Amino acid sequence: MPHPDQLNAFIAAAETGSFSAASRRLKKAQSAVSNAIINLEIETGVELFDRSKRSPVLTEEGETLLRSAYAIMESHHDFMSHAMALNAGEESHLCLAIEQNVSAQPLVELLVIFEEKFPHIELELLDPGTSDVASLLRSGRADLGLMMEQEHYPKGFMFRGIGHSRKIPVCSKHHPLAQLKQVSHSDLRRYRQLVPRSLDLEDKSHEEQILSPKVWYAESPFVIAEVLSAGLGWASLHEAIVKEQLEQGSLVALKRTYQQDASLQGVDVVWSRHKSLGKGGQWLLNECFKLKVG
Amino acid sequence: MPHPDQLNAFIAAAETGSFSAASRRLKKAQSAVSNAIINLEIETGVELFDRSKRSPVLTEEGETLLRSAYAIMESHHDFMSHAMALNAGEESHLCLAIEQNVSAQPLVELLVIFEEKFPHIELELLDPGTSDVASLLRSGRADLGLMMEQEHYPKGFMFRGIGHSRKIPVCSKHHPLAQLKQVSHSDLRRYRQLVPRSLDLEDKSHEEQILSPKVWYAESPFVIAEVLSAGLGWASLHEAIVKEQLEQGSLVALKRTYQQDASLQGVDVVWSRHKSLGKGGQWLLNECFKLKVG
DNA sequence: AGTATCTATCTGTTTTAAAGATAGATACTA
DNA sequence: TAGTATCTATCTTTAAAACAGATAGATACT
Repeated sequence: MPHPDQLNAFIAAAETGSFSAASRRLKKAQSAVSNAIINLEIETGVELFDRSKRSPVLTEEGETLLRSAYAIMESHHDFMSHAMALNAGEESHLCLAIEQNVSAQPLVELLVIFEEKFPHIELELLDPGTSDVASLLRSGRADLGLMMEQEHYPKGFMFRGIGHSRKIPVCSKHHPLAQLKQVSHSDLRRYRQLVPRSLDLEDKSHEEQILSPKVWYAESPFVIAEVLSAGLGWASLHEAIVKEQLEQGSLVALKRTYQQDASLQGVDVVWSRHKSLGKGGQWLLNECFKLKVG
Repeated sequence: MPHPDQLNAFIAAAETGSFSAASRRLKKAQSAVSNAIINLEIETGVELFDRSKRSPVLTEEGETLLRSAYAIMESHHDFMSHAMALNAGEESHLCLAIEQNVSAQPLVELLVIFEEKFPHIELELLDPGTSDVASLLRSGRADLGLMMEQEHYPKGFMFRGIGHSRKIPVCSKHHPLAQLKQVSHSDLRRYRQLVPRSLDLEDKSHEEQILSPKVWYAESPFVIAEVLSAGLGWASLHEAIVKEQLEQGSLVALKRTYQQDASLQGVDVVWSRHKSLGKGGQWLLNECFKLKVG
């Protein structure tokens, strides 16, 4: 197990081409560098420098070992910069919960920058179903959430709108509704409606969406889109979810006779007032404010 | 710059869950482990363990720093195993020269195993033109060569046949020769012949190949294949070179009226008697003996 | 309450690392 | 060729650090 100081001496000597010059760079005595390298040579059993000339030159073996020495120093620096990042207030773990209805794409672009700025933070991404972001935040499982705006947030939650997402009534192109030029409320009521509902049965936020007496529920809007694609029923889904299917034509958007205000829903960043964010979370939150989703 | 012993103490304590157990594993006094970890905490400024319980538990920060500590120890082990490999007689650099006419594919398969067995050896691959392998070996630039067999090798060279390669007369499918069912010597003499010739003008080995009075030379057989593909001339090339073009039909093989013995040429491994091979070179040489090229 | 096991800390000892000085060797210069 | 500067290795001395051992206080388990 070579001592870091020995490796530093090795590297400095290799780079300057002389033990004396290395000692000046390292601000140590020349004998210190000489001893460090000799000890390293004894420990490894490899002659690192050829001393037949006035100033030592790296042997072929020394040259390849030098690369391994650089690798050690690099991991040392990584360790220290990791420690310094923690000291500076970076959290070691950050958990983001992004509701499935919200398009993750603008965030993903942010994460590329995040990874560069905060290479030591472990990031975790959750994509819970409708309105389960809140419970993940409440339990402390998640630090930051992106979700569709709610009427009331529980105490202790902070939030801020960062954009909007449109809900679109969709069905398969083979569904009877797809044959109509315009669809009214009574048209929709005649067919089965698929509604996203949270795992949490206490959560009643889905109820106001229900139009048809024939209702099925699913936790994931993606699953609903699958069912619709099979030609079964209709649903009001966020554009981020069905964007691809609309483009490739497997689903079609229904034209409503009346434009409904409620179809435009806000997207919020949400975080807990109590669990304070670290440097990474703060940065990400701040960048979210600048986003325009939808 | 944390001392390796501190990191070992950190890792042992994290793995055993106790400083005392760590001291037993490391065969040191408990106070040594305790001090090592405290010093590491002071140096990094990070509280690695939570001591509120009887035995210490890693803090969240300690857990992520532990991963960086493992990375350091890994690079240390790599350094030492690198040094031990050099001690055991592995060369730090190995240079193979494979003549362009020889199919490199069987060797490439060997190299996959080589990389696993000798991860510390830097490998260099040269693909010199015809008969320049010998000069690379003579100058010490290359350690091991694969080349078409020669009548006489200079003194100090060792060689051994490992297979054969067939020379095939080829031309473009649009060339007049390609229209003939069989071609005789006099047919070939009527058209331009492309001949591979070494950079070294002293080397006369190409002369016996010349059939046509209209000759062009090129160092690389690949370049010749390109020229042929454009419909210009014919050439006698090794099957490894033109395999693909023959398959895709851009070049065609000419059927000779007389089968020529000289068309089957041996492939040799060649090395210098004076420059002794390291463990890696020896292994590779030995594996070459088992090969059957062509 | 008793026992075992844990950590932190103190003390004295040993080991290690550093600086400083010096001698011998090599390159450059006048 | 002699003189000077610069290099490395080595010796000695001194300062620092690492270590084991002992101990005290705390925690878990019986």
